[in-house]
Amino acid sequence: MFSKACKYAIKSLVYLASRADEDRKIGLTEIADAIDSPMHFTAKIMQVLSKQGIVSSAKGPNGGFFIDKTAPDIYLIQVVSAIDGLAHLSGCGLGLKGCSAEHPCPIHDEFSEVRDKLNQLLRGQTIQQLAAEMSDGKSYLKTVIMK
Amino acid sequence: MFSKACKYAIKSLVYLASRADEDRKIGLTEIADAIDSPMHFTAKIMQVLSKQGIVSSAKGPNGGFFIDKTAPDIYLIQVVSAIDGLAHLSGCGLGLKGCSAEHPCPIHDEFSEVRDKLNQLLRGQTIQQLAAEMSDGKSYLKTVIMK
DNA sequence: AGAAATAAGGACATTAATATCTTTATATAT
DNA sequence: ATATATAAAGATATTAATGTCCTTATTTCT
Ligand code: FES
Ligand code: FES
Repeated sequence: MFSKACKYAIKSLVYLASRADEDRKIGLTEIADAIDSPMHFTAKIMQVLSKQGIVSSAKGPNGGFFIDKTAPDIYLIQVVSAIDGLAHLSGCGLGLKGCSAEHPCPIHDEFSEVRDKLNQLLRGQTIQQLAAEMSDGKSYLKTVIMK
Repeated sequence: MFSKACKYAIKSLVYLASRADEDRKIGLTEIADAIDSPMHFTAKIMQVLSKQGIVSSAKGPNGGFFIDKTAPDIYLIQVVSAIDGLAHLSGCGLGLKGCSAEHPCPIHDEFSEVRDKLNQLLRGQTIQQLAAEMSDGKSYLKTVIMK
């Protein structure tokens, strides 16, 4: 449904948001560890989010990534849009050039419903909401593995 | 949502089913033309469907692909399962090792709904149903392009 | 029997996604 | 100032998806 890059992006942001009250910047090592992702690949993704203004960053000692508290909450759709683009969210499920009720593919009606529900999710939920639930121990960013 | 291979698979089968009453075998050239797909790539996909017993084939002149009329109708889930596998249809939206309400990721609740709706689509619709609507001119397998 | 048509199979090519590594720029702390 | 920590940037590697091409096996037709 989402690319790995996009999943890492969402999880990174939720982690950052869950630590927003600590007033510190969070480095790549910590992020990659917290969400169980390859660090250097995650770095690339954070670069994109940073360029898009979705996340803030600072170099140097005690540097790292953080979410601007004065900025409005981040909707999932913004993240998906930045990393995967929006094609998935309006395009035809069977790959026709366009998706429309006037020239529908065989699965158009039912597929539209699936897609709409996905859009609803992405446009309704914010990183901050998800982070709050996470902090409350209601959800998790990685699978616990016993070593 | 689906790989290109899977989209080609579904469209090929819908096309075949829509011609099932003609009692003839349909060659790769015709299929690729009908669904606007790369012929050789489509060939590979048909091979898989054939091995899985989802479609029948015959070599030689007047050979081609066809759907066994005595066999039960083909549900979309069978096709997706054969080409893309089932991971998408039960796995976690954010890539956690497992998806469960006991150890949910931040988007588990809403994502499950999307995934359920997708499963509902795939387990409820058959190639034959889709083909019938297609034959009735209610849906299309490719975008009409003026040349 | 021989020619032709077709799917099956295998080899290869291209592209995109994922991942790693190295260098550079910048800020901080000493 | 110097050393250090960190993100940014760039280069490269690996893998998976997509796509093309060539050869082989099988069937049909003449
Ligand atoms: S035309 Fe295919 S999903 Fe709308
Ligand atoms: S745990 Fe992520 S979707 Fe269920």
